[in-house]
This record gives sequence, C-alpha cells and structure tokens, in this order.
Amino acid sequence: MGLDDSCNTGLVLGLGLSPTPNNYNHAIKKSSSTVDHRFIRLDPSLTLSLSGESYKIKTGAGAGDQICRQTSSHSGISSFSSGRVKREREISGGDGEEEAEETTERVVCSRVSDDHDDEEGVSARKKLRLTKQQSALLEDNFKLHSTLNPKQKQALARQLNLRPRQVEVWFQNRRARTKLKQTEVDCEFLKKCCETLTDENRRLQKELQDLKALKLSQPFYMHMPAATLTMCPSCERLGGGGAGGDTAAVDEETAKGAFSIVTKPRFYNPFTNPSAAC
DNA sequence: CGATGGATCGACTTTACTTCA
DNA sequence: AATGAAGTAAAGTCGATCCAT
Repeated sequence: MGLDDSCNTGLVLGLGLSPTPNNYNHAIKKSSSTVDHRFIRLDPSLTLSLSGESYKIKTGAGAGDQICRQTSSHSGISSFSSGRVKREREISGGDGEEEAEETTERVVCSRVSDDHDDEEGVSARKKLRLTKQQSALLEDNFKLHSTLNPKQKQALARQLNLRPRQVEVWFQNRRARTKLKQTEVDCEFLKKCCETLTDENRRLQKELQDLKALKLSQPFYMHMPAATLTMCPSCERLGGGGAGGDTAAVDEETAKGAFSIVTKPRFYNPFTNPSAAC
C-alpha cells in the first residue's frame, strides 16, 4: 500500500478489506471452511498493528512467593490498610525481596476453591490480585497464544493455582486491553495523517491562490505557447513563474485555461509522496 | 433440516483496590 | 495521617456465534 512502516516504529499499517490478524490462531483452529468471522473481520478501515507488542503489567506482588499463599481468610479485605498492601507491592517489586516478603502476609490472594467458592463469601465480591509470578506466566502464555483452548486453560489454571474461570477472565481482559491499546495507537496515527493532510491541503490552497493571482496579473501568458514554458522535469513546476507552484494542484479551471500544461493526475500520499520535498 | 443447550467470545459495566495530590 | 478523585484490573452481564446432539 505504500503506507506500511511509514514511521519506522515497528508498526504495520494496512488499509482496505484485509483480514484482521487478531486471534487468527483461534479463527483458523476451527474448520477451514467455517472461519469464525468474529476473529477475521473484513473492515474497510485502516488497520495498524505492532509487530512486537509488549504489554507492561504495572502492578504485581509476590515475586518470590508462591503462586498462591493463602492467608488469613476471605474476610480479610476490610481489615488491612492500604498502606500495608502498598508496602508489600513495593517490596515485592524488585529482586531479592524474599526476606521482607516472608514477613508480609499476602493480603489478597487467589485461591483455588473450585467447589465452594461462593459459599462463604456470600455476596461480598472480593478482588483477586494476581501475584507477579502469576501475571508473568499468564503474560508468557498470552504471547504464545492470545486465546486458550479448554485444555490449555485447565493446565494453566492448575499451574497457577487459579480457577479456569479466572484464567479465562484474565485472557479476556488482556485481549481487551490489547485492543484498546491498539485503538489508541491507530487513533494517534490517524491524527498525524489528518494533520499532514490538512497542512498539505492548506499549502495547495495557497498555491492555487498564487497561481490564480499570477494568471490575472500576467495576461500575456495567455498568448504564450505552452512549449516555451520551462518546467522542472521532475516535479513539473514552472521554471520561471514567480509563484513557483506545483501545477498538479491547479484545478480544472486553471488547467484548461492559460497554461495548457498537461499534468499527471496524482493522488497525494503524505508518506510515500512528500511533495513538500520538491 | 431445524431446535436446543453448552461453551466461548467481545463489548460493556461494575466493583475492589491502588495511587496520588 | 487522612481523604477523595482518578486510574487500574478482576469480575459480572449480555448478546452473538459456533458446534454437538
């Protein structure tokens, strides 16, 4: 398309009705004849993707601890201070924090309680905070495949000491975050495109005005044979015309008027055809 | 072949928790 | 130190879709 890799940032840009590669593995895991259209969409839109996306998990605790260290109880939420949790996270953020960590209870911990998960907690919805280890492992798995089949989910849940549902939710939210992030990147890129095109449009409008003014002030050009006009061969710019405009920008009215200079119809592409450089 | 139910997804929302001024 | 607003992420809900029965 010519828009690809425009900014050399590792972004891959596509435009048109191309399949979005999101969850492609999931889409193609189904029978080849019935590709799930939820994952391969044909959108008439600009698509942009990071070649090596990395998502930074901001928080996390318990780098050195076990995947799940069940502590006090389900009811612990209201009994701890936020300062304590904060400290714990800070401590566990770096390396070699095992010692300090040992002294700190894991305030909120995921646990496997497949059978009677909701019985004790009643309606009090408690918030799981994944440990750093859990997050890292989930992240690694996500890099391998952004969706999980039931077996993978089970295995991962077992490995992480979480419920399969929790693994599933994590992957769902993770995909959502990826998509959101991608949308933001797309948005920024389109904003830049818009700005570039606006600038170019402004420049061309000015050029057009200059040419019109030139046409009015120098009517003798009307009688000059086109062949006598000198032009820059590369950009078709008039060699001795004062305003120095790009004649490709000349509108129909002007084109069929004074300067019978044949110009190639061009579609301006701000990335592959930076006319400003001419 | 159509109906049905379960599984899974994305989209959107709610809520528990954290961070920061 | 306490507090409230804003941000973040886990979890809930809902509708759509696929697939086996």
